[in-house]
Amino acid sequence: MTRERALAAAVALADAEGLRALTMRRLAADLSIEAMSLYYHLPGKEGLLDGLAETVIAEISAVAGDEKGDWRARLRQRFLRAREVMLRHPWAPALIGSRASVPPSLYPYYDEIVGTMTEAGFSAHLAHRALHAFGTMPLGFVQELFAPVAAGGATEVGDAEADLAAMAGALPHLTAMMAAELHAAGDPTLGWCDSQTEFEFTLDLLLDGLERARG
Amino acid sequence: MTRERALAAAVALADAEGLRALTMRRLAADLSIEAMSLYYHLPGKEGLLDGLAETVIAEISAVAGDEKGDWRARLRQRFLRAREVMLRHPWAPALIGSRASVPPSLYPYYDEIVGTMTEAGFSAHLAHRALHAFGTMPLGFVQELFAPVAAGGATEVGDAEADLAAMAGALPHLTAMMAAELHAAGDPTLGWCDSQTEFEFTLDLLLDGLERARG
DNA sequence: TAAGGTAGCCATACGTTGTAAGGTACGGCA
DNA sequence: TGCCGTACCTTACAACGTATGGCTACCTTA
Repeated sequence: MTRERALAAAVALADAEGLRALTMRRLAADLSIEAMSLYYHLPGKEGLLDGLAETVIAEISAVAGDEKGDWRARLRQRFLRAREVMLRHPWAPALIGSRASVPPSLYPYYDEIVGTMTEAGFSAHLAHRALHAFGTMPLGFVQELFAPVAAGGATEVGDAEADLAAMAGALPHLTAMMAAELHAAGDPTLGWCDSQTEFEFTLDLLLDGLERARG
Repeated sequence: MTRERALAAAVALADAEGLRALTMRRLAADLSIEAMSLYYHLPGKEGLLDGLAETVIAEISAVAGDEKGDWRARLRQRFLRAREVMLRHPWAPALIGSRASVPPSLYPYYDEIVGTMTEAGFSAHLAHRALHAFGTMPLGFVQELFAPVAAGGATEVGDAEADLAAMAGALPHLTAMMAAELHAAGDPTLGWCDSQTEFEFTLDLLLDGLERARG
């Protein structure tokens, strides 16, 4: 039994049954040990979750490739690769969002991103602003407002359609938009609407704006 | 005792001691009743949190003014007003982010936003994309990556400086950026870096990009 | 007026959670 | 041989959300 084995089992459990199912007793059972034995390898539940976040970030770092092109193309490729990791671990956005502070293992990743920008002529000021504007995009996801991944449960699209239909009179603009969009959207990949194309749209919107701000 | 009184007490408790302190027993104690009595006015803890989100959203709706100007100016004013509510309730971003589905009371608010855009000539498609690009900005906050508000505990800026100093060798770009920015930034208002100016920078970046996309 | 129902509140108790405290077996080393 | 640290376990506790059932005070209605 090692910390690594425990974290791997935790990832597998979260992948299979969601963050909610990840309890000390359940994780221990999956490892064929008792709950308290976990405390010889992990400093409690909070430490387990920290380790889990760290593991996902390591996976993001691991998918680095040879990004090519100008700063925009490089960051774009980088973020989209990170996104592939999130698609494998739908619970990760909620986990990362709930950590008390940023995992130190993220620092090198951000350093690389800032480096890409400063080499392209960004001032420290603009690079800082850019990091904030990106939000969680470097980690491969955007905060989902409708049906966030936090719940883990798959809210039915049909339910929402019914709700909206009932409120159609009061919500003319929303329903009109939905009517034009809901069925044409194709398949969402993370949650309702966080489809690949929408992620990329927002990403390009920001990259374009930063390119102009860089001036 | 009413649902409204219970929710008001819950808001006050969360304002004073954070979401973590909001338990059924504690809330009941603040109301000078017993925990089980809450169940005659609220459908359980989850329902309490739903009501809390609903209350905050009502507060956002209540701060509506007479937004003037073109679509950009109107949305800008609207979002900045919503932000004032979030500054009063630092726990609200984490709460809203953790709800299983979008509170129905948000629908009219989004309808108004979509209406503003479609009246300005946005297609349903672009309005949809814009909603996603905004993320949680209509609610007055951006997802904070460094030191998210979720924890409620105030992570010390000093700690981070120490951490960064220790890693300076390995993180040349980040430390250079921090050195140029950390002390010049002024006072952050929500968390570390989510200052008013950074919120507005990202907002304008998106509004500019959408104005161009509308073209 | 008297009977019955109900709304609001409470006491008790159960299952689940994280985890503190202390016990047991074993393997290396003096 | 005696000791001690490592890994695992058993037991137990406090806090959580909440199911269940009982109490009181008021309202309705014949």
